Amino acid sequence: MAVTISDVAQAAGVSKGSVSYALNGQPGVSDATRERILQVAKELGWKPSLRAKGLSSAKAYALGLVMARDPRLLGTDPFFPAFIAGIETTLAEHDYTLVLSVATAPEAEERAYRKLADGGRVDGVILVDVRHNDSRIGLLRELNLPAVTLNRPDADSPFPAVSMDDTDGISAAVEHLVALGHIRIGHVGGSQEYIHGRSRRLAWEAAMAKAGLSADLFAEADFTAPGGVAATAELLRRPDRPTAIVYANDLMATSGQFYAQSQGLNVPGDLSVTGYDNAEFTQYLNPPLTTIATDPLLWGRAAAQALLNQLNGTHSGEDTQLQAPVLLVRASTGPAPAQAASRSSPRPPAG
Amino acid sequence: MAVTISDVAQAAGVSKGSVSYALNGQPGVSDATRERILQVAKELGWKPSLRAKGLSSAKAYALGLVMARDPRLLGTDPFFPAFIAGIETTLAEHDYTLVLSVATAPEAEERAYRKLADGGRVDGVILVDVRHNDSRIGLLRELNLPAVTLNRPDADSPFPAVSMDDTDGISAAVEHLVALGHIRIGHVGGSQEYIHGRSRRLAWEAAMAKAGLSADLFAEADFTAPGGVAATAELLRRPDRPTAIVYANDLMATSGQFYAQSQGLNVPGDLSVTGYDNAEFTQYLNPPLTTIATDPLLWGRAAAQALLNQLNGTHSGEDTQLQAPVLLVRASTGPAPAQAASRSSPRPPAG
DNA sequence: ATAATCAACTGAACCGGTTTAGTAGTGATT
DNA sequence: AATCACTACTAAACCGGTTCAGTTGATTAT
Repeated sequence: MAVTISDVAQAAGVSKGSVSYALNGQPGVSDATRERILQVAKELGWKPSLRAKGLSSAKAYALGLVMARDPRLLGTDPFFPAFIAGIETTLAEHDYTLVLSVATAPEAEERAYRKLADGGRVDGVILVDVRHNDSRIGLLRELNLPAVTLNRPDADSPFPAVSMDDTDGISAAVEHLVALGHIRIGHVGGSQEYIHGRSRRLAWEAAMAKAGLSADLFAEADFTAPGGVAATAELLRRPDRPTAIVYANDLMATSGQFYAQSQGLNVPGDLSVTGYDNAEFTQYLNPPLTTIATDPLLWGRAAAQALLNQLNGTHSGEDTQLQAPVLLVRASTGPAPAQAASRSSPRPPAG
Repeated sequence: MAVTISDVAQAAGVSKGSVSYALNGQPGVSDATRERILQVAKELGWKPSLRAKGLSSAKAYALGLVMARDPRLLGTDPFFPAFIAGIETTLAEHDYTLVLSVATAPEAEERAYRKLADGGRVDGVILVDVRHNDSRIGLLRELNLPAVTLNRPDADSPFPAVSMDDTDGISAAVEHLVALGHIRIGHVGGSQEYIHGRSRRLAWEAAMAKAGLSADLFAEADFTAPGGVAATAELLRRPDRPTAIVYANDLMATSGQFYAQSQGLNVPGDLSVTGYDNAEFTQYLNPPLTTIATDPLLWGRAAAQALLNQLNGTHSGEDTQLQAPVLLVRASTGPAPAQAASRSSPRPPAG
């Protein structure tokens, strides 16, 4: 078996308690004794048992993250891996680990949170993909599980939030398109059930209003590639079809751009396209995608830090506001087609 | 505080021991008593404390996974999220959770494994991205940490492996290209430090040999998009430049295809391209990418199952062999350019 | 009738830490 | 010299389970 605190105590000729004090930097031992104990512990290669520590201090030394996604979609999102890496960089500095849960079916989600809470597997969770009137807020409150949310929920939430405002990124995209002469700028939104789906649509509407343009070219999709195709088709079928589309994520922008091209439209000649996330592959599309770059790594760091602060009581009480995302202009956006060109542009795709 | 086993014992009028026996389905209690205890436990809403359980049974009820990647690369790989989802589907059936660790720097990797092992945070780990002469095998043996490896290491390993042979997929790609009339089929490999980088190259060599072709158009890259560009450029600079390139993953194929197009080559007219992984976005490239589809979800399931079997001693001793990946033919591959066309094809890119 | 066996159950030890209460020893205070 | 305060330390309780060693009472064997 591994070396325990009793072994150290015996070898150092002191009691268990003294060893505990010495190792945790608490008062109650003289410097000389502390030195000796540390020395002995090191020699014996003592490593504290997380389990024992957890039992007596009623902590799990772990944070939880539940990803509730269709497994098909999981691999398509560049956000999570980098986000998780960000969480880890923070946790690595403290003595915490990350427990990851994947809920592939909606009903599995609640079960996942209960599983994390029940046995005391984690000390808190990071809530992502917050939804409109998110039922998980109540669930976590019921489970008495500390949490931080990514973006502030629209329902009343007692948990600190770590937010990255979509507005600036979307505004920048719309302004960029307006500057290129676009008037009919559409938006393919993600599911409006998600607050980031909503906030991006609202940001688009606000930016359009600010530019004095009407925001009626909206199609709701679900952040998936097929959804992007369907929503794009819907917008392109309209008589007042857009000359530019702002997508709520890269995957939809990618599939939307692909669809438009397959319908004979030139991107950006006939249709300008912007994405959101700056997935790496978007640089290698034809044309490379103009998109909005967030920093999931930083987001992960901040979320983990906020949760740790909350756990040890040093939480400021204020939400964390992250740096706004930035627009990366690439070749999928260009000048609005001239009026003449617009009239003679390829026929709208068949229904 | 939460309700403990003592509360249940008291409420049921029995000893702690009896409650434990009853709840774990062990002999030592009559059916009547067992019923009563279960009933009381249910009424009180008792949930076993994972920590206490872990301490007395010396188990962590968790498996570990260390992803050692540059954080920039993490988001680009569709493999991990689906793989993790697969692990989870298996773990959800048992009472285990997944502890995820991200090692962004090489030297952080060993630390990550030690961290998981030291406090007894996990009962075993799943080893991914196995390398040539992988030092982690020795490390895990030293740490006395059970493990399964994804693919069989080339060094001697005491751990069961869950393998998915690259050969069939790569062979299928090469055969497909040969059938299209290609003679000069190159390979852009992933880092040969990884055994899956090696095995894909070996599979390409074997398939070329089988077709009576020489396998000399090889360029090593590192599974990244920029690496794919560089390796593609290298191959295209050669006087005997390939008319088709088999890439070791989708990301390199994507950036390679993009680069070739940027050099004025037509894909697949001048150059056919195949990927590996079937990342979703590859369907929406222009042209859509011919690629090799693996099943990371299944792989995750199998790996978790193998590790759990090993932990409870029911491991068969044999490696798990997964179904071979399949070739998905899309538009990035086409007939080899005619000899004349080949001579008059766009000039090779400048150095 | 008595011993042996067995099922059903209890009490306590145990896992490896933390923490509280208490003890010894030292030095300062009056 | 007695009191007090304080430091350095120890012993033991505690966290919430599991498990071992008994104990009891009923059943079976002789």
